[in-house]
Amino acid sequence: MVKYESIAEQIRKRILNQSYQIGSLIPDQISLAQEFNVSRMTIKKALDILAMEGLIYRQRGSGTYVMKSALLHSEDVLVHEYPGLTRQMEGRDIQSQIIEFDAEFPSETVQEQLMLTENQPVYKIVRLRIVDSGLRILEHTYMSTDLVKGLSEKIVKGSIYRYIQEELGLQFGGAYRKIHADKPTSYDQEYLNCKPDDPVLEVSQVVFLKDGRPLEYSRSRNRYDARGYTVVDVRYKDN
Amino acid sequence: MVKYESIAEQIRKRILNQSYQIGSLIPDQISLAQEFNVSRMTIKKALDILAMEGLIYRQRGSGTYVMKSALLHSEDVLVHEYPGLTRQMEGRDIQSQIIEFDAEFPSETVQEQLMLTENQPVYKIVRLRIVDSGLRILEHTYMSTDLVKGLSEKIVKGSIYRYIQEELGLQFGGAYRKIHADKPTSYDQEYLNCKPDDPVLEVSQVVFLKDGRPLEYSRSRNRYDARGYTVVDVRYKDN
DNA sequence: AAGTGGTCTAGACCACACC
DNA sequence: GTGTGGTCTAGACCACTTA
Repeated sequence: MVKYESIAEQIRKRILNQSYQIGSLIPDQISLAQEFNVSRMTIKKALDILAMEGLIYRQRGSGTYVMKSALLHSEDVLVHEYPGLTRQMEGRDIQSQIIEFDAEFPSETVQEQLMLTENQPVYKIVRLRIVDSGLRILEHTYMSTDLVKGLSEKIVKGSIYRYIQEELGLQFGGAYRKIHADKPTSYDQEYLNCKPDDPVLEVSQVVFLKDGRPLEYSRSRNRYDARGYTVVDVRYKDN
Repeated sequence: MVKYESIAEQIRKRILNQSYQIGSLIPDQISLAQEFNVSRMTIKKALDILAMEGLIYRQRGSGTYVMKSALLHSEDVLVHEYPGLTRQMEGRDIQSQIIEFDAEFPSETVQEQLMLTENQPVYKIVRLRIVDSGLRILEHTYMSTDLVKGLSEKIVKGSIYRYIQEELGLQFGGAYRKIHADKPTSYDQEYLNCKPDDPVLEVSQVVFLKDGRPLEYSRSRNRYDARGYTVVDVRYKDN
């Protein structure tokens, strides 16, 4: 681990165990540089991380303060989550029931999202994911068969992401997600066990590789009373 | 404007007008440092910005590439939007209809979200916002009367955020938002003009000041077919 | 005026990819 | 081995707050 990460970790601990108290000034960058025996730039990089996490804020000319809300959200989900439910729910028991697994030519929507032409086939995967708590999520996934080679029922039953990362060696670059509410389809009613007038929360996402190629377009449908989506937005710049 | 921002802007332009082509290598940091007559560290800071925006990605030992998806989302909404609809919809005509404007003791939920005790009064504001396009949003807002002094009907009819920033001189630090689907209440049905089985998308948010004090807890309710929420998640680290 | 954080430099060393 | 990006340094100057 690099220095600035390790320093950020140590300072984060001091905030969480309240050695540095809520709302108070923490030592200035020069003192911290002396304490940790590093240059001031390295301290600043460590503080940059904590500022992005919403633990501290800095006022030029004044000093660095612990956010009043530092403890409040400390156990929250991370701002930037990995794609992939298996990873997100690490440590929990996840069952996948395959409802559909096939290859087909992409619809216009899928063509557009994955930057494909009409004759480049995609996998179409519909899975019901059941987390140990009983949470049920219906997932519709589309992936180019060119990019994700050798997908099998066995892999689809487990974690597709693990396969893509570990077997294929592809690296994720990020994702665009769109969240909206929808009426339940008959699929939803059957598998999510919801009534005709129960709303559904749909998170549709396009996941990109590091080089920007779109890898996956998926829609995950959740019971309205089971799952929300949290976004943390910390301003990192003045006004 | 500082150097690294101005350099980031110039390189961004080259990507968007395709002087640096999609998927191709851009000049290495040393060459860029020479071209712009700055140190390499300054170039790196400029590239950090573009990487966060999802325009480029870097491979240690190899070089810096333009993301294949760089042009695709260039006109998308920003990742981090300011809180406040008036600001978000800048340039559009927004009508606010006040449905309720009063002070009261906070409910338990509001106490928790705004870190108040049961006898610290809050404003309760219910507004119907109508954007020129016809989009209707029902907003329930709670703010501490201690923090936001002197709120009046006139201000509430316009932009509360402008008042807070410009008149009270308070600076925003960020927000936590939670998005979920819900069934319409009778309020929703009346003001959003939706049917009893139409889902509603609710974005609830707590807005913080720079020092971490919670300023506002609000729930904005939208017709399910009118509004979604977009999140951009660009990975800035390896793996 | 003194002290703080933000920027920038010139140069060093390292980890890694590619040849 | 060569070249790339990532980290780190020691020091400088600047913008800003506070007194």
